Amino acid sequence: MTESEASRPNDKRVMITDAAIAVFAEKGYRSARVADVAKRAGVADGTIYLYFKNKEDLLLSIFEEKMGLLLDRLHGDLNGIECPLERVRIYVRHHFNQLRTQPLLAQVFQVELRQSHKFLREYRPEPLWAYLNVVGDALKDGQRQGIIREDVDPFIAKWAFFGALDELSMQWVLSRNRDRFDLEVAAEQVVDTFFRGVLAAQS
Amino acid sequence: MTESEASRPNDKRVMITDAAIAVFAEKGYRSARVADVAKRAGVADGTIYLYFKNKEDLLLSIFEEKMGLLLDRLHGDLNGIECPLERVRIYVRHHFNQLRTQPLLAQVFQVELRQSHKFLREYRPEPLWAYLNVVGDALKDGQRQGIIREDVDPFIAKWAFFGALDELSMQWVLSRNRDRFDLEVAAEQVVDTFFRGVLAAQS
Amino acid sequence: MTESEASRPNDKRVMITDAAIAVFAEKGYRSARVADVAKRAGVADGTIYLYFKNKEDLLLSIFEEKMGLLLDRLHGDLNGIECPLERVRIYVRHHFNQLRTQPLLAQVFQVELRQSHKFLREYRPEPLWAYLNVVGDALKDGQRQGIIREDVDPFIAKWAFFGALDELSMQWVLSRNRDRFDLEVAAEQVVDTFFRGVLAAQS
Amino acid sequence: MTESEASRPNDKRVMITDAAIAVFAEKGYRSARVADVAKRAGVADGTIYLYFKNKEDLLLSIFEEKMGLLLDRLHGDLNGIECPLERVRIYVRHHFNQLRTQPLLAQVFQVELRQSHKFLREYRPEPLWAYLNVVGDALKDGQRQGIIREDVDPFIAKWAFFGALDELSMQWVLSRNRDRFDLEVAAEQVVDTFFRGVLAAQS
DNA sequence: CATGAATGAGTATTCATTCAT
DNA sequence: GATGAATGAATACTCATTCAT
Repeated sequence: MTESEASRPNDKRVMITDAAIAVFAEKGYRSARVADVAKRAGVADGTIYLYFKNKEDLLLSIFEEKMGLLLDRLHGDLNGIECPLERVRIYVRHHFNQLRTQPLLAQVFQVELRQSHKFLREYRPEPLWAYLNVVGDALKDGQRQGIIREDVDPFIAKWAFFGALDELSMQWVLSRNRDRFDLEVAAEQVVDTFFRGVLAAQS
Repeated sequence: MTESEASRPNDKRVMITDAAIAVFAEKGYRSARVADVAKRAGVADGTIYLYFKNKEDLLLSIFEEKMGLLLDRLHGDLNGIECPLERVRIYVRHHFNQLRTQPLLAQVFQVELRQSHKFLREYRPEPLWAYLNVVGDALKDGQRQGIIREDVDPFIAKWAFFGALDELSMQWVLSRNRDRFDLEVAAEQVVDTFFRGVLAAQS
Repeated sequence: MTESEASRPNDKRVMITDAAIAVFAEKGYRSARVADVAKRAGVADGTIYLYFKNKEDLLLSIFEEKMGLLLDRLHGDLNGIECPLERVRIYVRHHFNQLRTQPLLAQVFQVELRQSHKFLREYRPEPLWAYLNVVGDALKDGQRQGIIREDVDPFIAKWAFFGALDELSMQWVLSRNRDRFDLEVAAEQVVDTFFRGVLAAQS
Repeated sequence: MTESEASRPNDKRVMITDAAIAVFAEKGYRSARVADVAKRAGVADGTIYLYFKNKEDLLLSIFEEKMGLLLDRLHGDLNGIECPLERVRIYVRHHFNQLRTQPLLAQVFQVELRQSHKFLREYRPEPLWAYLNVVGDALKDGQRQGIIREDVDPFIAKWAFFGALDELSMQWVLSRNRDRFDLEVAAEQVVDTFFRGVLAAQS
């Protein structure tokens, strides 16, 4: 079995997912019709239901699959980096690079996914925990190494830090047709402030 | 004319808004039927359209009106407080108190409002700017007083800080049926970390 | 009681009727809202229901009242005219003059009234019979006088003649914003052809 | 591919059209529910929207399609007939036969179609012109042949003649539950009178 | 695997009409 | 008589999903 043969079914699934990202980003999840996605993907309406349970499953699968790839790349870049602070810096750089280089996907992650009640309430996906825990684990490591204050609760800190990044991402995405602020600058400031906030006093 | 007579039209509008908060929080904005809101408010379906243009306008009006009241109370408590840091502390305390004391409204603010494309994209409401700028202005004041580092961009900082609060709020709201973390502790830590992050070095 | 006092209630009824003619002609009977008519007439919505049973009754009352006035004027002009042919000529002249001088009313008569199922099916109003019978009676008179062929059935002839006038009226009204054909010429030709068609052979 | 397979999509469209004729004639266009038509046609509500843009399009399509068939049959019968007068006779015979043999369709043509503002005002359908011009062209032919007076304007005459037929048709349809006059007699008289009216003087 | 014609549940909104003042 | 705030019935249309081919 050749690779191309092996990947064929996967290809179609990916074609649908990619079509969905484009269509959801353009028209919004709710106004996008499944038929629109099918047409964009070059398949019949019914075919989508061979790969996804329903429209919401399609949306959630975008998250799961693209977040998986994103995590793989992130872990690749974090590979070998020991310093917790450096790991956080790389994490933030990744986060904002993602916004810049994949604006359609960013729109889906920042806006469309949150249209799903299931995503917000029931669905607590593994990839998101893994993503958050890059920071959470770095904080714990830092505490173990004495770099980070002991009285910082990593659970609260990782969510607060993620919230800060997420809100800036959201504003950047939503200001699409207005003047965007500079993501690089924002990244630097957030990291800087965060580190000053959580680092142990330096003697 | 008695006071009760004078306030009657206002009363009905408020009754509808309050009913909508309860119904939207319980069933979600999209699955809530306008008829449900009407029944809860004790009015006919059509009456809602005497006060609101449509279902989405009803949702957005909840934000505008309740946020207005919230701002009034906030400004009341901030009245006379000069220290920027103290103002931020009070702001955070208010924010989390709001969550605790008005959980239904919190659900609408954190979850249901964001179902509205209009809210996320077109609608940029004055009350939200005012709310954000309590922190933004405090930062600028702090910089003028030399308490806060000059290289902190207040625009980025206020959004990042708001994002941190908002994400913690979201997690607290969404964990409704699970074990909630302690908001007091979270508030304290976020403020503490933020201050350490943005304060000028103390000589 | 002065005349103005006596006619006051009548005035309000007429004001509503006239407002209705304008509004129905402009927006169409179905899309016109009762509230539109009320606003145009300068009265409250509910007031209309003091004078008319419902919206359809208002439409039908326009016909009945304006047709009554029209008939009065027509009978005035026919007064003293003995010759049946002359009476038909005057009748046609009246019909087309009406179109020209009261285009809004013409629109209501030709188009909007026929939106009413009741008008088309149940309601067979006296004024319409009277109007038709101006021609019908002229034909019978003509037959008595030997001017018109005996084998012409006045019932069929009056309807056919009315249909011819009505269709030309309709086309004239509907072509409002296009090039209107000349009503004078049309009137003359229809009368001429009709007379040639029904007159007894002249020895 | 068998014929039945080939004609299937057409079949469903025709089934819906025919159901609509029956339902519209029985309940009236405005009170007929789309769901009534669907049930009568034995299809789901939504299926109607695969074949027609909306309820009004369904009504107008009835006219277009049935008028097309009617015209085909008319032209078939007129084929080979040279004499303009004979063509008009056949035309009238057809018109009134249509009323008798397809009373439901007649009801739709005479009453329900005119409930549509679009039909009356915007929509100027080719089939109607073709239908009218059978008479208009006959008149022109007759003038060329010297049978019909030169001073008859064919445009006015065809509309007036059509109006006469139409009004008699209308009265016949509307008197459904009352005593109907004899269409044969009416047809004969209208044609006879019209011919006397427009024929050139015979030397 | 793929198709796409057919399905049918589900609801926001309008506006003629009423009636308490 | 006059008002106009309140009522609530009534329905066309969409589109996610299915399933026979």
